[in-house]
Amino acid sequence: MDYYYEKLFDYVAEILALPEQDKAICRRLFIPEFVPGNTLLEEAGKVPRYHNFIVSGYMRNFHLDADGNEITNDLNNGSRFFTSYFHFMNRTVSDEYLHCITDCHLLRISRDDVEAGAREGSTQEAYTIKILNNQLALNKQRALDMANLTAEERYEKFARQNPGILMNVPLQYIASYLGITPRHLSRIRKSGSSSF
Amino acid sequence: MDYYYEKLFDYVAEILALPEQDKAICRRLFIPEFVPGNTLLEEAGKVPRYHNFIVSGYMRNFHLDADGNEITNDLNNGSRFFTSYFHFMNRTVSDEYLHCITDCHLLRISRDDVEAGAREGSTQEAYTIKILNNQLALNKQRALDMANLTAEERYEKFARQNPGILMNVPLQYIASYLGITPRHLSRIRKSGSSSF
DNA sequence: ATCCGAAATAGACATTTGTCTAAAAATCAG
DNA sequence: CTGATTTTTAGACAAATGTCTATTTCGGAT
Repeated sequence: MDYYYEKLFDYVAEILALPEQDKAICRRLFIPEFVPGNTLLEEAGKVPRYHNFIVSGYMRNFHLDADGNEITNDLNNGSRFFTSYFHFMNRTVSDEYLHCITDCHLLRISRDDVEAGAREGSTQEAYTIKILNNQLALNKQRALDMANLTAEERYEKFARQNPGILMNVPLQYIASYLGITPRHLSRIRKSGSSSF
Repeated sequence: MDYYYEKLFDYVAEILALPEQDKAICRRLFIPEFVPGNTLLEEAGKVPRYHNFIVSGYMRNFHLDADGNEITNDLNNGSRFFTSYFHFMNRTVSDEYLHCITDCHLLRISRDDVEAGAREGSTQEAYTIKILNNQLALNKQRALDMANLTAEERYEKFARQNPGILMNVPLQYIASYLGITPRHLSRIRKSGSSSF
């Protein structure tokens, strides 16, 4: 089970040096959990209960559009946090679903324990600012790619940067994430130069 | 000149209650500046020097693509902060230009003074987290709109939410922001139901 | 008021992407 | 292993959007 926390600390270390004191807090407040594939972790219409760190596995964040179609908002590639963050932080009702596509090993922390950790530890605010900054930069790039790349260019870039997702997640979810139909993604893959 | 700071405090008040002490710090560290229309405030290839609050006027953030075309990343509608934030915070070289399209009244603060303000004041970290959270939510929505709305739907939504921009900013910048060609925007406007 | 350059519109055509439908391939429960 | 279900591919056609070129409109400087 130590493996879970090592993954978390490796991830955090990329952003911030975490003092041993704060590591102890994390070990106490983050709960390890195994979730089998094809499980809904959080649902639209409810306040998100947990902040999730993915130790291993593939998850999807989606919402339903006006016609009831599932729209993929986010997919993870490897270890990282995966949470309906805005509504989790504000304790407001979410419109998003969190879906474990494959078996997942997670570390989970409740909203109350996030606050407890903030009071006890010394690094949480600084960490939050840095990770939000990084997420914002990534999201701006995604919006720019959506605006300025063709569907084929978006797919090639996605495949290059996320080979793991390509091999573990149904293509229909990837198509939705890229803003295209499965029909068109199939066309792209047929003609494409990608080797996957 | 007090008008400048009232605008800033009104804006901040939407997010956080600013104690009088911190207002005094802002009055000392934010410098009022008038910038005439069609001025480049920051340039690609340099470290952004200032964090800008737009009291009035319209600004554009753009970068150059591989072919040297200007790609509009952001446009403001009314008062808000407008900065190449990621590189400003990290003191790294930016790839973005900040362009005052119209005459602008700004409040500007240097990177060093941001840090001075953080040391002296009590609310800056909390404010930063909240505004980053809001920006992230807005940016996610932009990426989703790019992925899931047609060009016409994006324009109608933009026109509805930003009538001020429509009347003060050249359409070619708006087209770029929406990820379409000026030719196509013209088509949309001709047939559209929008009254602008 | 006039001229000039930039901005906006627009026609004709090409390319990209979506829709609808069906078949083939892969996955999964029993 | 087998049948059922889901996922992926694909043909035919329609709709959306881009490209290239020209013309018109508009705003600022003289």
